[in-house]
Amino acid sequence: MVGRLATGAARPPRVPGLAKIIDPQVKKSYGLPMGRPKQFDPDVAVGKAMDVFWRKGYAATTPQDLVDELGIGKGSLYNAFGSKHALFERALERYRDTQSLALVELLDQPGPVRPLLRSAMELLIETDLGPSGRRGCFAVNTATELGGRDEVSTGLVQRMFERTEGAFREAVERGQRTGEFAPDRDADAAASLLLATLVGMRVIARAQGGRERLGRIVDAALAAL
Amino acid sequence: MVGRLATGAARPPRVPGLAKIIDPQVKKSYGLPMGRPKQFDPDVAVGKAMDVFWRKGYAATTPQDLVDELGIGKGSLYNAFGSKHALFERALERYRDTQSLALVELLDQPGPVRPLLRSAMELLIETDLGPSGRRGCFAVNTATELGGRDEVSTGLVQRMFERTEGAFREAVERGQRTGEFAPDRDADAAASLLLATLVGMRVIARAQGGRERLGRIVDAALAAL
DNA sequence: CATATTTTGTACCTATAGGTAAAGAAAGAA
DNA sequence: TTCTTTCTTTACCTATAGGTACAAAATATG
Repeated sequence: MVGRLATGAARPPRVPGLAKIIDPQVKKSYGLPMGRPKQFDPDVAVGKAMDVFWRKGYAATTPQDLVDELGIGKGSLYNAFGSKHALFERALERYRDTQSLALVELLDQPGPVRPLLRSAMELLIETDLGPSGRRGCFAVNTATELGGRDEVSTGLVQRMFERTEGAFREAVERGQRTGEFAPDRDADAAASLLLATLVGMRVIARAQGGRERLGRIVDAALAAL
Repeated sequence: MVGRLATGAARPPRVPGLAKIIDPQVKKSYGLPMGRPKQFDPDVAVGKAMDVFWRKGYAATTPQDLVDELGIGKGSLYNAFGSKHALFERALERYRDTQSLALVELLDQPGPVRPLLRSAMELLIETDLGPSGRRGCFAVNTATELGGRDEVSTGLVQRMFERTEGAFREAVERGQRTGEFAPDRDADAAASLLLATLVGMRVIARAQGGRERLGRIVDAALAAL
């Protein structure tokens, strides 16, 4: 028994399921035993999951939907993501880091503010009505489906709303400094109004989908500034 | 055989399931045989169903939820309403005929328009955040859950939105006639903006539920008129 | 009272939700 | 080549969704 310990460099004790804790890439750099590599790209899979949840919502999306759309087996799905809810969180974070971020970055660009706001809202109209179908805004859809009933999702949506509102506020303040907007306007109030208008517009886009009405909202929102 | 036909007033042929076609009250007035009366009030039941669907959405509401909240057996439930979806339609129609109608009627009242708009929006904030919990607007929730995926529900929501927008437009035009608003403003555009703002505000109410932010939206929306 | 009809309660049904278990495949390390 | 690990596949599991079927109860009429 003791002899086993003495025969050269003993292997470290086995810890099954280590991949859940230590990233495989990190393990590799330490020369620890590797496992079978994934046959799919988890980042791509999360993107596809985002599309499904965005279109159908959380409750209406079934494991079978995910298996079909991600193109992987159910075992791989649950091995990689743990649960439907965990995958939903990943999908919502992906939305935040792509779609929601893109809006904020667009609003942060220099130059005249009014055309910037117009192009931002028109971009979103096209996104909502685009070739992927009338799906609206994933954050808005999640707010109305899970708001107040799912802490994690609600928190993610709240922070997206706040960041967007902040970007609007900064844009308005920029416009005030350059003389584009009246300097006595309350930038906070204007930003809250812009956020509410944008959110409402995206709900209406999902319900009605008519470009003429949506365009009128954009015109009126900009005229109100 | 022929004798049967001759013996006095023959009963009409039996048609089981007649109650689905002919209202029991009408049958009664014709002296036709009655069945066992309902032990519950269907109107009350639809009201309770509205509350459940409003809070949880369509997909997340189960038959068991309905049985629990309506306080009737599953047999009675399906006998009276046919299917979950049919009951959902009844619930949405009830919302239209109570909540949505109340808003339109409020907006139709005479008098100064600006305080009317303010009290309307503040009423909705209280409804959304009220003692029944942070449930937002049933029509908005349905728009984002089923918009474009359920023809009947989407149509109901569209018509509610259009009726509300129309009430806003008439209020604005009234304000223009009395000199409260500039007569050169586009009343259609103003109404579309008010609708979008209101809808967005109710989404934010469901996601965040803070009265200060919602109040700021109301202030800014009225200041923009 | 028997009859016709409807509601109700209970039992039952099929399909699927949302996973879990276990065996074999695929990789690097020793 | 064997060992260790992770991934994949297939099979399996329990609970419930969303109803349906049927017998018994409740009503009105003849």
